[in-house]
Amino acid sequence: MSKLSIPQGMRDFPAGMVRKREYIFSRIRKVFELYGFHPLETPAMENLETLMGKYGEEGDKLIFRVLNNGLNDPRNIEKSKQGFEKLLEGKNSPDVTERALKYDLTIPFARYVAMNHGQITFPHKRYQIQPVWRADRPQKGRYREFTQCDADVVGSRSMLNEIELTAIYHDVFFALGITQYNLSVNSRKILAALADLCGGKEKLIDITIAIDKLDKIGLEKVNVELFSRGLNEKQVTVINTFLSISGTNQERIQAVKNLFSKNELAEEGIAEIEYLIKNSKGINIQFDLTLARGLNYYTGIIFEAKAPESVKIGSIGGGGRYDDLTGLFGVPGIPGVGISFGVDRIYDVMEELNLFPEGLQKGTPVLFTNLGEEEVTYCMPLMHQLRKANIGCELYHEKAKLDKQFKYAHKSGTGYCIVIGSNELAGKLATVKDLTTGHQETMSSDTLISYLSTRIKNTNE
RNA sequence: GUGGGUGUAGCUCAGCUGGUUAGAGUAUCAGAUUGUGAUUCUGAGGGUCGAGGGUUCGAGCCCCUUCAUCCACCCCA
Repeated sequence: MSKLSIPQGMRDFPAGMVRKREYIFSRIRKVFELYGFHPLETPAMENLETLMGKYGEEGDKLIFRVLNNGLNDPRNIEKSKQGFEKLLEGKNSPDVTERALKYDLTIPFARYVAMNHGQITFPHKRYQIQPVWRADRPQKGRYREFTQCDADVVGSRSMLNEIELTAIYHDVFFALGITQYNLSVNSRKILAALADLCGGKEKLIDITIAIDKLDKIGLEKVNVELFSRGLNEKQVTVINTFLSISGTNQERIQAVKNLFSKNELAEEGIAEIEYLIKNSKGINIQFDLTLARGLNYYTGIIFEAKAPESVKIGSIGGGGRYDDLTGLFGVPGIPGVGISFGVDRIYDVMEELNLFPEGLQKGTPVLFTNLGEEEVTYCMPLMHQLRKANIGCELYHEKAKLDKQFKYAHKSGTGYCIVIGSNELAGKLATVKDLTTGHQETMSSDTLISYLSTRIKNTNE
């Protein structure tokens, strides 16, 4: 048994996986760019203080904290000990840990915007493709290090942004072949109105956590949970009426309108949902009243993209509007809205549905066999020419028996083998074998390039 | 953080109610074949049975502890 390992929930990516991941990245990036977003990268770590308290109580527990350096320095030891005592009490101590791995891309983005709001032109549209870390327990579709692709717009209250972001979901998933995805929307405003109706704002989180589980545990158990969270009979009845709303988007909208007549907040939320759905023709959106989303900072429309139902992996993207995220960093008045794609789950979905194209798996297109010093000298200029013609090639690393070289070529996914031996040397020839068909022919070395370039397509974008 | 399953060769696994020297397939390497790769044949290497402790005349198997991993819950992408 090897003692070597990597941290729990983290992974190496061999060539084949990297290429498939790149395939996903490049398509998402392309759509983002087409919609007028520009790239941004933020560091792996943020100050712990920047992240704490932004993701709810559960979220805080899942933030990877980084131990300060020099804790054992004689000058710091007293501080370190006191700080550690504080940690044991469940408090924070900058004397022990003041940095953390980022938990998502949205909060660091908000921090960036707040930090640079003087220089930024609004509305500001940025996308980020970077890893994030969560100290969650790994399981299917859940990793401790995973990559998010976010697109955010800040400095605009226009619903046009929501409409564009909805279209981005559609374009990305179609570009990847995930046509059976589900996109749900809801409004935090409607949920807040519901909370108003049922015991006040402070119950909002309790209510959303409970109703979010409806399709998982059923209405009865949701009610049990609502009672245990301190709601009374009357309030639960209202929530049940809310949850019983079904039918088409139009029917749902109408039913919600009826339920919340004369509630200003609810009317606002409903109007936004209605507007979004009306303006997203041809895109499959589901108005889902049970969609809640755990992140506390959302204030308006919220999104969730789910994998096709045959793949039991759940959410593959999410997002929503946050009216005052930068306010948390002392710069109020900059509203924003954003969406996120979970690349690692999208990868798993595509793997399960067999959506990756064949061509991604290939090795080096061309391998020159190595049958001796003289042959090598003959191959070198040929390889140089191939590379100039944009055809990747390599020479077997040492003189060896041909079958060994072919075996290597086969296993590493080479497309063509060029055999150069004494015959070819004498006649200035090259023998080309197509490894997929087994077809082989000998030609003048001058025609080699044109022969290969008509046959080799560059499939890796 | 809570609950459950699984840890035996590089990989996939077998190993009976505890009983000599722990096996198979596959992969690797070498040869059969001195210019041709998914086939065939022969041979070789590779295991402190996850780790530590206990019960026993005797433990891969039983008990305890611990670690890793997978699955589910919480929460989430």
